[in-house]
Amino acid sequence: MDGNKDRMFDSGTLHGGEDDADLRRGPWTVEEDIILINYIHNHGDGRWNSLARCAGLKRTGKSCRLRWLNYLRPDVRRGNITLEEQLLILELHSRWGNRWSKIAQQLPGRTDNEIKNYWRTRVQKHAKQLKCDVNSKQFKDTMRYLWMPRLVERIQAASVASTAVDGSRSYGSVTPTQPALMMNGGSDFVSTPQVTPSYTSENSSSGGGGGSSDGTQVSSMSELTDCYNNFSCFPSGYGQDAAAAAALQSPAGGFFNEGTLDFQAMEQSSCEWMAGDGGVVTSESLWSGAGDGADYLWFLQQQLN
DNA sequence: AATTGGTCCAACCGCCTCTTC
DNA sequence: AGAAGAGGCGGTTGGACCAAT
Repeated sequence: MDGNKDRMFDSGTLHGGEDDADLRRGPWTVEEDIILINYIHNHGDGRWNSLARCAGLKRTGKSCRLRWLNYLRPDVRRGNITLEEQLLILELHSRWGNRWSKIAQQLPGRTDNEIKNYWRTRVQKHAKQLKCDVNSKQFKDTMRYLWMPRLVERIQAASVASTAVDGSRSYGSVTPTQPALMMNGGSDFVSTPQVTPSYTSENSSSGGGGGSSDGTQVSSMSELTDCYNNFSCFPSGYGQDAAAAAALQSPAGGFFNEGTLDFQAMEQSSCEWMAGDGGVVTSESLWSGAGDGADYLWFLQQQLN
C-alpha cells in the first residue's frame, strides 16, 4: 500500500463524516497524550486505526502507534546513548546495516527512531568529516579498528572510575568470561546478536530513564576524527592487512585480540549511573529522572493516578 | 543583543509485508 | 487466490534549541 492510499485509508477509517480535514497532524498535545495513554491503559494497544477512532483521537492509527512506541510507552528509555549502547549500535550496524528496528530490539527501551537519529546525526557526521562514505570500507574499518576499541577503552575506564569513586558499590568489571562481543584475531568481528541475558526489557525498565548524572555516558564522537587523524600509519586506500595492523597498534587492539566484554557488568554499571544518587531506581524514578521529556511524562502519569 | 549555523529529535511520508476475509 | 485492511520499517523533514560569532 503506498502513501497516497495510506492517507486515503486513514481518513476513510474515521467514520461519521470525518475526513482528511478533521485529521490532526503535527505535534501531539498533552490532552491527546492523556487520551491515548488512558485508552491503552484500559484497552491495550494494537489495532491502531480502530484505537484512534474509539479513543476519539483525530489522528491516524499510524500516528497513534508512533506516538506510543516512540514516546509514551512507559519503558521507553530516554536520555543520552551510553557508551555501551554506542558500541552495540556500531557493532550491530556493521552486521545488519540500516535495520534499525532489529538493532533497537537489542537495546531495550530504545526506539528504532532514536537509533536512526543517532546514526544519522552523529555517525554519518563523522563519516562526512572524514570525507568518506558511511558505507565505505574505509569508514567501516575506521569504526571497527579505531572507534570501537576506543569505546571499549572508555567503557573500561568508566567502570574503573566508578568503582574508585564509591568502593561500597558493587560494580561489574570487564571480564573475559562472556563471549558477548569479541574480536577474533583482530580481523573478524564476532558477536552474538543476543548480547547477554542481562539485556532484557525487565532489566531495562528498572534501569532506564537515561538521566545522565555522569558525564561519562556521553561520548564525544569527535574522538573518532581525532583518533583517525592522529593515526599517522593509517594509509589511504589501505586494505585488510593495513587495517589489521592498525588494530594491533591501536591502544585497545589487545583487547580485541583476546578479550571480551561483560555486558552484564556494563549494564549493572549503567544502571548505577542511572540511579545517580545511589538510590534505588524505581518505576517512579524512571519516569521522573530523565530530564525535560520525563518531567512531561511524569506529569502525564499523574493525570492517570 | 542579534544573527547564524549546527544539532537533535518528534513526526510524517512512502513503501513493503503480513493478515484477514 | 486475490483484494483490502492493518502494521511495520527506513528515509526524510521541520522546528526547537543551543553555542559561536
